[in-house]
This record gives sequence, structure tokens and C-alpha cells, in this order.
Amino acid sequence: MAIKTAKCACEGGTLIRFIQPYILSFLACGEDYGYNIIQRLEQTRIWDGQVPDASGVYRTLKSMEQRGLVHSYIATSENSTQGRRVYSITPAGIKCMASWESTLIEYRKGIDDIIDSIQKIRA
Amino acid sequence: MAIKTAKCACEGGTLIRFIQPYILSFLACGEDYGYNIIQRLEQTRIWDGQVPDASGVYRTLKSMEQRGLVHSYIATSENSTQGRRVYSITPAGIKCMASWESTLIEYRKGIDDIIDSIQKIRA
DNA sequence: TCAACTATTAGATAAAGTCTAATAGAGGAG
DNA sequence: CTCCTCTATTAGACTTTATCTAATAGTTGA
Repeated sequence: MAIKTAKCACEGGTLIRFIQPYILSFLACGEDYGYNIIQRLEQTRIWDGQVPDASGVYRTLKSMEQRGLVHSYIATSENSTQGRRVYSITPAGIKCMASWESTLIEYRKGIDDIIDSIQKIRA
Repeated sequence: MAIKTAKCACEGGTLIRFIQPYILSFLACGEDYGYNIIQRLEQTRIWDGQVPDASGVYRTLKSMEQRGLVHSYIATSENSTQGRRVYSITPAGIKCMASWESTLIEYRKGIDDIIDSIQKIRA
């Protein structure tokens, strides 16, 4: 609705996709695969035990790969499990994550302001 | 992407539409019309001087009216200006705004967590 | 009269998010 | 050994949000 269009959400073009900086921060600590990322998201305060839509997470991962933020390969492991698609962060992804940091700080300010303006009304 | 579907964004179903709680907080202080709301949004820290998409704001107002959060009438004033569509908040809108307050507080926690997890990586 | 400002609306398209469900291997209960 | 649950990924259809462009029209001042 506002702010000049940006290709990447990390630049603040849109307000959503909080899932993306989370995924980037996960992958910055080491590679991981979709299913496990979903479990980790589930445990964050944003989801707080509620199951994130798996389809959406996989879709997001795919779009992040298309935008060069992450890279994936199929891990056909020795012992068991069918091929997991394992994701790792790229240098572009690291940059994106850093950009998200300042964007999120801006969002927080904005959210604070809205909360304030709502609370002022009741006061 | 996550959280059980909610009809109204104020319930936390989606992350976006920060514009809506702002509009609700404006209207809670008194009726106002689209063009002026756009100017006021422009001055908030979220937009910070950047012009919000007018079309989007009018569209949002219309959808908010359809959902019963606001009510409008055309003000054909004596002296000048063509008909302005003046909006006021409804009791449902007041409720919605209150709901937004807690939702935004939750969002802020979530954003804090993401910022923390990004900052931890660099530390 | 022409430009800038006020004021609203509509159309087209792109991006996000949700739901359903298909596919498939692995492990445990009965 | 069969059925159920869990792990794991993908695709299709659809709705909601968001963005951009632009049409329309009255007002004000140079």
C-alpha cells in the first residue's frame, strides 16, 4: 500500500513475509530442510505452537531460491529417509538478512506508534 | 502463511494491513475523509513522508465499510468542495481496534525475536 | 487559462497467503 | 503383514492484499 516498490521484501517494500527473515536467520546458523524449518517456526513466538502452512513454507523457500537468497540440494542420505531438500544461505541471503534487520526495526517503531495511538484513545 | 484463518486481520490472521489499525485510531478521534487520512498516514513513522498509495487507502476504507468497521456518508458542503466521503468508526470498529492492540503487541514480540535472532548471528 | 492541488474511483496485474490433497518412504502397534 | 502415524515434499485452485496507472472532476491562485 505504501513505500516505493522493492523487489525484495527485506527492503521494506511490503510489510509481510516475517517468515523470510526467520528462515534466513535459521539458515545463517547452518543448512536445514523444509520440514525442520516448519517445526522451528512452529516454536517461535509468532506461531507459538500453531502449525505454519507447510505448503506456504515450501513455496517461500522455492521463491527465495529463485531470488538467489538460498541454495538447495537433494540429500539422499545413506541410512534412511527419502531425499530431503536441504537449504543453505547464500551471500545475497546474508545481505538480505542484514537489510531485514533495519527494516524490522523500522516496522517496530511503526507498530509502537500505532499501539501508542490506540492506547491514547482509551486514556 | 500461518495462524488459523481469521475473517478480520485485527484477529491476527495475517500480518499486514497496519494501515487498518491506524485508520481506526484516526477515526476513533473523530470522523475524517479519505484524502485527509492519506495525508495523516503520510506523516506517520511507517510512511515517514512517503505518499501512501491513494487507491489502496480508498480501497481499504471501502472494504472496512463492507465489514462494518466504519460508516460513511457523502458530505456535500455549503461553501465549496465536491462531495467528500466522510468516514466514522462503528462500535464494531472500536472492538476491532481494541483487538488490533493486542495483536500488534504480539507482532512486536515476534519482530523483537526475529531481530534478536538476526543480531545474535552477527555477535 | 493553465498548472497545481483537492478528492475519489476503477482496472489490471502482481504478490502473498490459505486450503486441499496427492505422493511416498519409515517405523511402530496390533 | 497391514494399518496408522509421522516424516517429507509438491501442486492446484483460490482468495486476499498490494501496487501501479490513469480517469474524472471541482477549486484555487498565478
